[in-house]
Amino acid sequence: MDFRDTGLEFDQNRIEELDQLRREGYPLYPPVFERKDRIREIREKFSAVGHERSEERVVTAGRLYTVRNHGKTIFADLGDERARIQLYIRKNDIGEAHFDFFSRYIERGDIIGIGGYPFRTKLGELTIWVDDIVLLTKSLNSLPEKFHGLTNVEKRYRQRYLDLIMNTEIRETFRMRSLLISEIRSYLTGRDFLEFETPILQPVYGGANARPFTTYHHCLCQNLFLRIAPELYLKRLVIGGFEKVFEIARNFRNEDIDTRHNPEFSMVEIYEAYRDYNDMMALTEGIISHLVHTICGKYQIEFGGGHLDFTPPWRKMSMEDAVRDLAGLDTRSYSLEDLKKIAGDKGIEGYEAATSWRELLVLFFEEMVEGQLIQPTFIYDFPIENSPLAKKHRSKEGFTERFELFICGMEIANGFSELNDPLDQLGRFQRQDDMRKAGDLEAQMLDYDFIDALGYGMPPTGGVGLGIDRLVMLVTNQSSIKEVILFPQMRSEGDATLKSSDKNEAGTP
RNA sequence: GGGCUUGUAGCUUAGUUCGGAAGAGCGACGGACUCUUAAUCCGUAGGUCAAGGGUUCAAAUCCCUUCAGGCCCGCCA
Repeated sequence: MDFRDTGLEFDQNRIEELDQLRREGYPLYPPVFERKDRIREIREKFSAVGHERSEERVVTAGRLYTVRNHGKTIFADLGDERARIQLYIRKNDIGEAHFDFFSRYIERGDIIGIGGYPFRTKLGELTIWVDDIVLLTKSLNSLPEKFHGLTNVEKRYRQRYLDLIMNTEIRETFRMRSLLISEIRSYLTGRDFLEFETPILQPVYGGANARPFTTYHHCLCQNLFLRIAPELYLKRLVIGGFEKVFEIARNFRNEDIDTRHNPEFSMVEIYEAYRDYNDMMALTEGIISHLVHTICGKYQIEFGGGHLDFTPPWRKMSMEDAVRDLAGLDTRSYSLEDLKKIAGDKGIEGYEAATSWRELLVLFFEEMVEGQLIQPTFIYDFPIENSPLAKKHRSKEGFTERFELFICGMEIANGFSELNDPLDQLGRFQRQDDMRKAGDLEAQMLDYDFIDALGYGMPPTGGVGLGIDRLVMLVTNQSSIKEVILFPQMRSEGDATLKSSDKNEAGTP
């Protein structure tokens, strides 16, 4: 096997060992190993074992993390998914041939199966007195340093498998991510919601304000967009008669990458007929407090050096009240011109184009209030200008029945009483489309099919979307989204020609 | 897009301030060792100092450009 021109840098010694084993007829890469015990179970079951070897034999498997060879005895540390245990291997016990085989061909990083008897060494370490060893997988790459491990952040993200091998606490973070998602699923399905999958490739994108990724379907001869949100398809399901639906959706937004944004991110979107935004706030509070309590065991958690308390009920404020009480600005008592002057004085950008005081309210909120919302806080009643998919407020002129949940200054959830008036929706879309054609790269497209669907009638419906990645950040106390996404998007490195010549020309308008 | 900052052996790194022969630990390789645990001891090999250019008698070190990261800010309602 020649891999000299592949860029692979396998350890030559290990390659040679492998060749030798093959020549000797050793069964390499066997298909199966009858593992009877997991290390964590062994540790629990034999926690009281003494210096005498246990009568009971265990059979387990895992990766070798360290090997300490003492000549005629070897100590080694074997690790599986959840735990590690020490191995004790003596020439006397396994015989000279077997012992030499181990010394010569089995090393740190290899995956082996073993059998033996638990006991405790004189230094008190629970250990397996090994009587049988099988090489299951020869590793051709040597592991990073045993003490410091892998700390290079870039390498950790690019070679996450190595990060997971070496930094086993990272596995805990992703275990919690997996648990969180399955808890969301069971919470909702336990309340009679149905989970569906809607198109990721969409001819018309919508449901959020964001730039999409564009691709091209050769047989259809048309551009398609990777969805920025599942919203408009899930509402079609409600129109179709499904009353409680949700999707755990990967969304794609063609925007910059930082500690809180990855181009693809996960969200759960939930719609329920005959409910409004108050019900959705209650549902959001119910789900998230349940998640925190289930995963962390309590409602109070630590995050970024501070404390968060998820004990319901959470604080609720209208956007107006939040700006008045937390920023000290009573927007109702000023004229539009005065508010623009205040915005200018505060160095707020983008206020010039505002045509109503409500748009300035949003700017003041974002600039002066968002960062203060550390404990879980619902902000409700958003200006109609910024909420093209939310129903007009039942009593507050110029506002919509929309809310967002903020935790640690981060937007965690966004929901509303869904706009189900087709003509109103058409008008809102037209305004978005005008803005898009005027150069707003994040304004929404006009989705005529969706309007048509609304024309058949959507019941009064409440909807909400929760950002899963950010929830995982909160419960795992991570300040960067890259720490909770297994394979975060990274710029390609190395051969620059790959970037240009492999480019899908048709797919890049 | 802006600011700060990082890149030295497979991994963890010293050396950069103030230019003067690229060092260490782990790992690898050879050897010793029957209760070690970051095992220990003896020996050996391993480097395009991210890449390119410049200044200089002399550059890992100073200057410029580029590449790939990290943190913060902007953008992302």
